[in-house]
Amino acid sequence: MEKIIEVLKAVSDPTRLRVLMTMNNGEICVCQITELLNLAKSTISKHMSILRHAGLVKSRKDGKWIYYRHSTENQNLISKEVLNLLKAKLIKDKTIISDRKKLDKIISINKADLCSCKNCNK
Amino acid sequence: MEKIIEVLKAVSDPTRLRVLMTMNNGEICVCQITELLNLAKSTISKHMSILRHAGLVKSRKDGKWIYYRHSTENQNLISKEVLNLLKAKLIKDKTIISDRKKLDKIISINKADLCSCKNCNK
DNA sequence: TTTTCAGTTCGTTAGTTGACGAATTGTAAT
DNA sequence: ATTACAATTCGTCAACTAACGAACTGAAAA
Repeated sequence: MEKIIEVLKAVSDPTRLRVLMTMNNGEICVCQITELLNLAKSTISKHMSILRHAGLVKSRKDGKWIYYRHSTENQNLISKEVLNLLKAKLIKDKTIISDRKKLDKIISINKADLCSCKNCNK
Repeated sequence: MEKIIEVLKAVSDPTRLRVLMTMNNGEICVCQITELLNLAKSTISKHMSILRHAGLVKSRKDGKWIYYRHSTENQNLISKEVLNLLKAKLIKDKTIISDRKKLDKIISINKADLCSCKNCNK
């Protein structure tokens, strides 16, 4: 029960849903998520911590950057099923579609340029 | 997005999950839920309102009593899928199993006796 | 028609949550 | 070594939420 509640609470926040949907095509860097959502780095970091603790995402460190992806561990069947349901339901969502477009642009920018940009210094 | 968030918020509370699981075998009276969960009538009523507004349950009035059941309207596909997922995940849950046992006893009591009992006067 | 009683609504209170900036950590470049 | 910088942790504050009792609503029984 507690585990289910933790997963459900984790996904019942619009910002965290948007964060989760950024990983539909694979892993993504925190700085790219921050750039997309226009929130303080500390705020994003807290959201990532909640998602990670709920078993919905996994992180990987690469130098200064940290990459997140959907957790695909089979021990965590609830998370996987919830992620699949959300993906199916949000694929046509206005905000998610708009996020995807903006994200494609962000990804096409060289990461060094992106993460040294003014928008990231907050 | 808003609708999905509303449904997810509605189900990310342990009391509401327990309430939803009381309806797995069909409709149930508010006084029976109150008896099961040992919470104030106003508290249960608020939870029912949240579940109803999220499209997860429907109510039916019969004299002094109000019966609730899972909403099965096909317009509300999200709710149905979430309900199915929760049912599957909670079927083995300790609290839910214990609730079911207690509920079976409560249901076997004549409703007039149940709803006039001391436990319900709160 | 008066009383009884299941259920809802309202106002209050304690605890939780999401946002922020400041300080800290750890890795890479100078 | 020192600097630069992506990301996390920490403390604070405003907004939200779950619980309660009291007051209200409406249908059935007396």
